[in-house]
Amino acid sequence: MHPLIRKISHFADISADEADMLLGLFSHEQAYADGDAVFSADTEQSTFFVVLEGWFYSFSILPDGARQIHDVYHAGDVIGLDHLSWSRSTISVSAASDGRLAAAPLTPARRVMFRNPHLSAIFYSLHMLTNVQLLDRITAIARLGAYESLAYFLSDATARRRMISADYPSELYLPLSQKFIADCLGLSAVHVSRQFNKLIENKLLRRLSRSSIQILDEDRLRKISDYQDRYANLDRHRFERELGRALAGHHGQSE
Amino acid sequence: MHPLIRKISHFADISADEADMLLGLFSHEQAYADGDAVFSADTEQSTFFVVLEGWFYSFSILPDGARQIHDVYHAGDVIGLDHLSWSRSTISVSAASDGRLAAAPLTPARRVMFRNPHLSAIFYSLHMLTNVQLLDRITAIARLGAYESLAYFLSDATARRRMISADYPSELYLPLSQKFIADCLGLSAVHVSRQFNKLIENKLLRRLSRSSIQILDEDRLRKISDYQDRYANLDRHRFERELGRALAGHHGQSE
DNA sequence: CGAGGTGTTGAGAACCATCAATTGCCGTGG
DNA sequence: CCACGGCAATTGATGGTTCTCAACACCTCG
Repeated sequence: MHPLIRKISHFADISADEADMLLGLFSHEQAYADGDAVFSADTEQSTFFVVLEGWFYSFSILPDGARQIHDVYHAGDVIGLDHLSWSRSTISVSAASDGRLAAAPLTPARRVMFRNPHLSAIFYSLHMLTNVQLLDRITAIARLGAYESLAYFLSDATARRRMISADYPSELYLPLSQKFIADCLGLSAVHVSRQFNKLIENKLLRRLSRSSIQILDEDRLRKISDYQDRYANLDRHRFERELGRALAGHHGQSE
Repeated sequence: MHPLIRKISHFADISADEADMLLGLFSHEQAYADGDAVFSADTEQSTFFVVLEGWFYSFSILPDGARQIHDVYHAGDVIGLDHLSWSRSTISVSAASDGRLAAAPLTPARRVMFRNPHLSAIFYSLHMLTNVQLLDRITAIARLGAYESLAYFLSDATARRRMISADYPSELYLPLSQKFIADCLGLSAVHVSRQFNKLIENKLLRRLSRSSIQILDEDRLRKISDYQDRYANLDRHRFERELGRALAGHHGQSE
């Protein structure tokens, strides 16, 4: 199943027709190599994207040259939703590993999104989800220590991968440098290294190779950081029931 | 003009009909006193809100009892947009001063929002705006020192008030305790006090009374924190042009 | 073999939290 | 009107957390 549909299926019933209509927008596929830029801040954009494979991330560069990483995107995540509103990007996006994106042109996308009430609600909700996660991340960065903050980052990475492939193993391929994680959490790379090893010392995880680790005690990792899995708590039936009541009798009225 | 319409007018052309339709949803007005709870996390909600007057804020309580404040709402800001997707609130909201809210019931709101493409796009964009601001806030909290972070907070407060009343004076009524600001930025109240006085020392602002200050040098305040006014940069014509192309010929097709 | 990026380790400094004591403000009740 | 109590803000002292700088080990790749 297409990763975007799998992600949406977590909270909404999407019909085969709607899925076709949606996926039909993503006509253009492109491969990226580790480090490639997808687009830069403050440029005109005519598409938005969905991740098919690999790791991508969004970031800003501060006046002093520091990099703040805003979000890490995995398979099924949508990139550049804000282009639907303003075309001009506010952030930059690059590839954190080799991977593939599918791109959808904006004008047809706006037509499909905004004129189909059900798809409109689905995308609205997708967006709401990322918003809740942003609030969680602010809390983690603002209120937790570096050790707990790192536990949060790892909990989030595993939870989000598990959403796309439920049988995701405890071995986590983590192609991210510690500098990368540091730029995500607002820490220094040196300190991330220290806390990382403290997690290993405490037997919460194990290093398998240069770019992969194994989570040994996911429960405790989550408890440490008070991580809340927002995807696992989604109620698909509630979403459709409440939305259905509002849209009753007009489900696919346009086209 | 209704503060919600004034806010929307910053990036979209909203017709009198649409404004009526939208404001018609907010049938119920209610007054709140400083400290009153509007709703609590993890409860069922049947409405969402727009601020008519006063200061409100959203927050979470951490397991250790600490409070993380997520957002401060001023006149024209919408509260509880996530209820449109799931009804169950993920955060708590309370009043930070005396004020008034207008409430809209969810089911009719969903009908109006999702079945009118133009309104749908407007609310989608409203949401996108808060998202960009969240990213800015993460950057400020993660990467800036306490002094700069506080400058960011004050810049944001003035920018958001100015958006509703363009002639907003440099005197800022700030009914927020330093503990409040601390919970917003992830600092301690003691440290906020110190940095606050440092701002005064440096002649960036002046204390007028217990609960109001005057910004003396707004430009420098923004430069310190690299604050970006996302509202001021909105391009209404672009929004309508691009959206119009997508919705061409079907502007108000339902009803 | 050398170059560059990444992770590790140590030492010192900067930043911020915590604790405690004090002040000033304001509303309450005598 | 004044005494009182409570809350917010301030100030100082101390300690913990994290940053920065620097040196080094390791791996990868040319």
